[in-house]
Formats: sequence, structure tokens, C-alpha cells
Amino acid sequence: MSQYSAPRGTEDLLPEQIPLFDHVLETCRKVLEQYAYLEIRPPLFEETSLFVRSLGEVTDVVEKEMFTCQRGDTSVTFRPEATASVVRAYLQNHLDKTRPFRKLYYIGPMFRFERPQAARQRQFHQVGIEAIGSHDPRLDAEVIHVAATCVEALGIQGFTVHMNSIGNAEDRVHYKDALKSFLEPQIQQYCKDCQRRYERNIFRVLDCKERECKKRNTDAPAFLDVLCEESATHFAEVQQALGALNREFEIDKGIIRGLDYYTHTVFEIRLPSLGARDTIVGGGRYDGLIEEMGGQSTPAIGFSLGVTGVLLAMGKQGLAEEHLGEPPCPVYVASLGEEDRASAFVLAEGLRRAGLTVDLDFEGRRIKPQLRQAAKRGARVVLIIGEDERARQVVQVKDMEHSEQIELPNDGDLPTEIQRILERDRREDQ
RNA sequence: GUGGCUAUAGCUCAGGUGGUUAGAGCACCAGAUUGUGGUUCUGGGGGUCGGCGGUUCAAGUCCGCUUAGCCACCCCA
Repeated sequence: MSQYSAPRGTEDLLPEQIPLFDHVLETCRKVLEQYAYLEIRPPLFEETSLFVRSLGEVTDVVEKEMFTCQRGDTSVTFRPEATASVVRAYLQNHLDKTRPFRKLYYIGPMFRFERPQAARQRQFHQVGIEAIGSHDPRLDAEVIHVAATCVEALGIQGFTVHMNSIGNAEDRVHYKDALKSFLEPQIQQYCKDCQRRYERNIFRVLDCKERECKKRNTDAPAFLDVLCEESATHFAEVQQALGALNREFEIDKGIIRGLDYYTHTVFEIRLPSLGARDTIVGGGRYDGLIEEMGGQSTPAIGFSLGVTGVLLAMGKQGLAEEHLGEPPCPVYVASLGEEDRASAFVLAEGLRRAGLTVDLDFEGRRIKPQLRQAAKRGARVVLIIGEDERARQVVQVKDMEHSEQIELPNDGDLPTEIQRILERDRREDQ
């Protein structure tokens, strides 16, 4: 074993895992493009201050989870999430000037310096969308629905959609006051964690899992009680629009979200079977962020889906197996003697030029091991070339599936003949 | 950042109370009348027992530290 291992919280995706990983990304991509979202690819790192500004200085992500790199005067940070980058790109490239309403999506790795856990890594992939430039409640519904549709498209069962509204900035101030006066007289009765949350991030007291705290929270004021009329109406319309899409959801007044930029609609998709870390999609509206970052006041909403959690869920639900495994090499060229290797080498290249996927032995194996290797690699057709074949300008063509072997001239028609064998099953199936 | 559990071959794991050259299954490689796969049989390679240090005549086995993984907390995709 090498003395080196992948950095903590990272992993190598090996050839046999790539098809599964790509299947997840491509399935999501297909859904997003159906809803007319267009891909954007910002860089993987940004100026550190971009994240500090957008996520909020006192958030955990900024305080202790950033991968930051100092070079002289410049400080850059590997993106812990993509919303900030997408908004930055939206403004920098003047997308707001040319066509203010944009539906964008991204797929790629994110980085957070956290302690690894189930469904949590330091480098992880997210698939996400950002719909910028509209406050239309139907857009909120679409975004939530698209997230759920991605999860569905992967075949994952048992997920639930939870949402809440945390209103605008003023609503939040009102709510904080209301919550404070509810908790203050009884905070001593709450668990130790909640007492700390009360000081640090009072909203989080609401999603404590302790039975006693939970019971007390049932009487707590909800955001929904203090929303101004406009916010309340918006939220009601989001629900109505979700209904129109036949998308089931639960109102969950405990959903607060950890990043400062969220407003109004916030939502999560959860998969309880995953264990402690069961949120696979998180998202919400961020109507204040674009202005905060120097643009015009522009409403927006988005989500991000964690690929790690999705893969875990697919594994547990038996959806991963069929996508695992190296792609087969359909054609293999075997050679008999040492003198035949050069011919095999050239023959393989000719077939590749004709569009076939071909490999041959580079380990000096004899014929038998070559056949074994070909079978293991999933070859449907093996070409065998020996002294006799060379002299007569032919090759042995073996159909591995049917154990049939025929002799064919080694000429320009060979690729077509091989193709015919490769397609044989398909025809027989019909 | 905090806590619990774990660490033996590529993989899954055996290795009572410390005691000779550390084992199995699978995988890998090779042979079974010398030009042919998937079955079978036979043989083979491969382990600094995560790393460092300690106790001991003797440590895979006991102790300490460290690293990594898993799980949970904080938080989060």
C-alpha cells in the first residue's frame, strides 16, 4: 500500500463507480433541462469575501468550514456552495441587463472543512438550480417540484417535502421577538443544547429532537403567525401552485435554514431512512442576496441536491447495483505467437478507426489467458490471429456468447461483419 | 471542534486467558499432451497484523500516543 491516502473526507471514484455517478448527474440534468434551466459553470473557487458576504459572517460555514488559500494579498476559498458564485456570475456578466429573469443550473463539487460522517464529505457534489429575477409564487412551486422530480426520476422512494416561510427581514425581527418572549420564562426547562441555541441561534431551538423540548415547542409561536399579509399571501399561493402540480408537501415550522440569505419560502427534501443526516435537498428563496451583492434588488430562489446522500439512498434501496461495473470492451484481439502481436496491434487500430471499441493484450499472455481476459472484460467478439491466418489474410472471429467461430477475410468489410455480430442479440430480442 | 466504536492479504473475515515459519473463502496468476474463454482439478504469488512508542524472555494479542474509517453531536447537501 502506498504511504499516501486520499485526504480526509475525500474519495476516489473508480471506473466501476463512474457509470452510477454519471447516471445520477445525467438523470438530474435531463429533468432540469426539461424545465428549461440552462447550465452555468462558475470556477470552483472565489474570493473569500464573496462567501463571507453572501452566507453571513456568523454562520458555521464561514466560521469554521471554509477551505481557504492565502497567496500574498489575495485570499480565495473553494466554494462551500454554489449560490454565491452563480449570483456573482449573473451580475458580472450582466445577465441582469440583457434578460433579467434567468433559470440556471449547476453540477459540480463543493468543499466544506467538516468532520466526515454518513452522507457528509469534505468534497461532495451538488446538483442545483437558481431561478433569478422573479417573486412569482408559481416559481417557488416549480423549484420545489423540480427538486422532488429529480429525486423521483432516480427511483428513490420514501422522501418527504417539507417547507416553511420565514418571511422578509422585518418578519424575522418580529418573529425573533415573539420566540424570545415565549422561551425566556422557561428556557431553564429546555435541554442544555437548547439553552446554548437560545443564545447563539434562537431559531434552532425549534428543531431540537429531545422529546421534552419537542413537546414544549408545540406551543411555540410559528413564523407563519407573525408573517405580514404580503408574505402570508405569497406563501399561500406557493402552496396552491404546488397543489396544482399534485406535489405533496408538509408545512414544517421547524425549518429555518442555516444561511443568512434565505427569505420567504424555505424547504427541504428528507429521507428519514438515511439516519441522522437525512436532508438530501435544501433550498429556498433569497430575495435580498442580489442587492446585498451589489446588484439591483432582485428576487430569486434555488435549491441544491447532495449527490452523496442520493447515492447512499440508492444503495440502500437497491437502485445502485444495476449501474455499477466497468463498461465492457466489446471487441478483443487475441494473438497466438510472438510474431502475431504486431499484426494484432495493427488490426485493432483498424477496427477502432472504423468506430469499434477494441482492446488487446499488453501483458505478454498466451492465447488461453488472452481469451480469459477477453471474457472477463465483457468482450462479445474475439478476433484471433495466428501464423496461418496471417499467411492467408484472414482472422478467426469468435462470438463469445454463442461459442461460434467463423473465418473471415481480413479486409475492409471486417468491421461491418463484427458490427453485425455485436447487434445480433438486439435483433434476436425483437 | 466534541464523543463512542473499529483497524489482520486486493475484498469479506478467522486468529480462547500474550508463546514456534499468521490462516480461510473469494479475487489474482499459472498448469491440466504444446492454436482458443466462462465449469472442474492442481499449484503459486501476495500481509512491516494502520503507524510510532511502551510493558514482557516473548505482542496480531496488553498499555499509551497518532492516523484513518464508521457512527453520533454542533451544523449541513
